[in-house]
Amino acid sequence: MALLRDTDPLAGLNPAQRAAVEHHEGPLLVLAGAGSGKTRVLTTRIARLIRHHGVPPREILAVTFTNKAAGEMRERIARLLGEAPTGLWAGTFHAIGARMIREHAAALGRTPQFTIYDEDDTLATVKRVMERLRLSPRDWAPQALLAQVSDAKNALVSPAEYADLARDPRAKAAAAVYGALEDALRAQNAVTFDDLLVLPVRLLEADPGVLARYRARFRWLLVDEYQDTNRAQYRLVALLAGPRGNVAVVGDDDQSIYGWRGADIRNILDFERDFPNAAVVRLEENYRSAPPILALANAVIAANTERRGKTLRPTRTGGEPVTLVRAADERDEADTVVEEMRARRAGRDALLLREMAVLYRTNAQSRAFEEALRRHGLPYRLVGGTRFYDRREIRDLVAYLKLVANPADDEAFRRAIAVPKRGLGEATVEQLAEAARAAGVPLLAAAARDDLLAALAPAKRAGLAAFAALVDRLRAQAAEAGVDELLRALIEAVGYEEHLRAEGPEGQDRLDNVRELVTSAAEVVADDEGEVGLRPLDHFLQRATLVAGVDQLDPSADAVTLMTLHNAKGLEFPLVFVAGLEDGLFPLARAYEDPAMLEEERRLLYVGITRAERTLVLSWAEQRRRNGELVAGRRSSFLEPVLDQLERRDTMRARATGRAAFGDAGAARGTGGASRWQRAWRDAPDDGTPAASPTRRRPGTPVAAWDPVEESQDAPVLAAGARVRHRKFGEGTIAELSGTGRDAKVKIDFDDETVGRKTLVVAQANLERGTD
DNA sequence: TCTTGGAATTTTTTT
DNA sequence: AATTCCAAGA
Repeated sequence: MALLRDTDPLAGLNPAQRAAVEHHEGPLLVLAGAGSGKTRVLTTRIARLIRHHGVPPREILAVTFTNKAAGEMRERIARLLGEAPTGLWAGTFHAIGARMIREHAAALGRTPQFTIYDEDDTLATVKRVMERLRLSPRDWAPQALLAQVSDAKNALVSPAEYADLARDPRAKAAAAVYGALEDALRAQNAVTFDDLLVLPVRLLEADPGVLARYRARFRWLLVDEYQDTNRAQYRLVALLAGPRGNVAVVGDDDQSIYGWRGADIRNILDFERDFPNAAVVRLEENYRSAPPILALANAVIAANTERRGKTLRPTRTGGEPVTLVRAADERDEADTVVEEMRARRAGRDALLLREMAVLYRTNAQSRAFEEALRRHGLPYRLVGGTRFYDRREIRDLVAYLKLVANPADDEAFRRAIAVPKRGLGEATVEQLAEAARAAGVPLLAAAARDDLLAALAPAKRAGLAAFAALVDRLRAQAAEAGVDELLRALIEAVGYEEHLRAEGPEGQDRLDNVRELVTSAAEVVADDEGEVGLRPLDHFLQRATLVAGVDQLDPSADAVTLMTLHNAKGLEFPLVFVAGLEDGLFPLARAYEDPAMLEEERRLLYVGITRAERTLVLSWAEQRRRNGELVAGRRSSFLEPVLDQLERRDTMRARATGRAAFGDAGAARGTGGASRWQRAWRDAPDDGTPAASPTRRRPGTPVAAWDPVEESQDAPVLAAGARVRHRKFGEGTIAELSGTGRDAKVKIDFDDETVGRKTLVVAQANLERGTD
């Protein structure tokens, strides 16, 4: 049997999976429920195309939702084939779009070195464009106009069409911005995220020759997470597939959660209409979750009307009931979750920390969990939130690199010239911009042209010339040096380290990040997967813009994962907590205005529930701080129809404070066997010290069944004054804490005087509890 | 040109 | 709560 399994990739597949894998030519829709083995189907199908049908890998295009998923897919195919599938294109729509644009840059009014503008860059350009159009940001919020333009792009509405359709003043303003933005982007040799989808569509629509070549090239298409494709993505797929396309799409309408960014659930609901004679395969056997979890998922999603309808069947057995926890506030909620993690970490069915995840609706909710985990000394990794590449110091340096790669990038010019301060402020740049506009050249080019700058003071002219010369010098170096070397040269040339040091203690953190940037730049050269015309610098910059939060997840680290429900798509964990199940938060208040939105929120909960393999814990808080304001919460209405499936528990604090106010007495009296819960979920301390200190307990809170015995054995206490041990530096006392998440740092005075005071990154330091 | 302090303002999710 | 924006002063 084992032998067969090794040699025959089809072994071990159920009949439906097998049908999807064996389907040969023509369109195929795989309706794959959560945890039904769709990744396996996709990879096996590709392997079979290559081996069984003799399809050359270079004729296959596989679209995944994250870059990480693309990498994993390659690996799995390589394992099935025994060799790497060279020539296969696998990546996100955005990465694939970037590649197509690069191959046909000239036709799209760009060079292959075009810059990809992120949200911030695009917004800055919009503001500049609005100024020129004399549109006040007070009348029209730039963000709002950009959002409208973005919607238009994703719906494949051109500037001209949009202008024609614009009736009200707001739409007219957006139309004006749209048109001017397109001109600015072209002049700056830049594209937006949306353009990565739209421009390839325009390219294929405009040039039958190019279309024919791509169709010949990609005779086999596979699209994962098809339910989250928007109009532009759909059109791209349809164009590439052609009339008799071999397009296999995999998706689950119940997991469509990106409607707010233009994803159209109809793409999957109407697949058979768009691709007549499509084969349809349904995968409804779930290999992931225990039956109680699956039953809950089915019951929750049954309330939606806009769905094809399907019921997941469990293949696993056993499992414990799903728990719903009522907490007093977000801090109580987080403490309770962390206590539960610690309990689950020990004992017979002990789990690793990396097998646990906390999922929440909004990024802001991560904070309470970060703090609780730090208090209890558990390592964690945070997905999303502020990306590494969004940090100020990283953006500063990347701006220089962008300017080196793309001299027309005026946004990068403005950012780069401003840091470090070199006596060339906004006023000077505006004068320069004036001259550049008159001459019709980019800012950098204008800065180098003394003849254009007659209106400026001699000192400013010299400064601008020096800056332009600096960028030129770096460009010369970029031709032969690696990106890391280029970065080092850049940091040296502009004195960036000194600049950061001058900022004081905070600068040290930023300096650490800069070092990390240099390190990551050194790795870039190795893996460009043979994309033509992509220099290391371009590759590095593209990656810096297109990396997603989950792409950076280090699977080897043993740490709890914190992330939004959106980021959790496609992942699974033995133990999952879904937090913040309150009306107004999950579902969000706005969703009540629109039934479609409410259904999307419900699908989001469905996604969250189905991430869990063994154990699922839901939680909500009676009070929560939002935007600095304390708001009362009510249990999410999504739970109403499924309460009978939930084992309800209250935290100590919720039991103490909640009964009078909410009278939910029944909740606390769950069924028997609650001893472990009661022990693990005793009252948590209010301050940062886990040491028992009854005197610090909040008034009104009863004295808990305090059990000092099972307090941490080796998890360090992270608080000023606490004793910790470091593997290399020995024991010491914590002097100071700073930062959160990946940034969490501790200053420690080590006993060994030759070591002295050191600043360490908590996530990396691997500290242990010290002796007092 | 740059700093500073007070006011204003947070869209919820992401490539 | 936390970040960003803006006006006035150095």
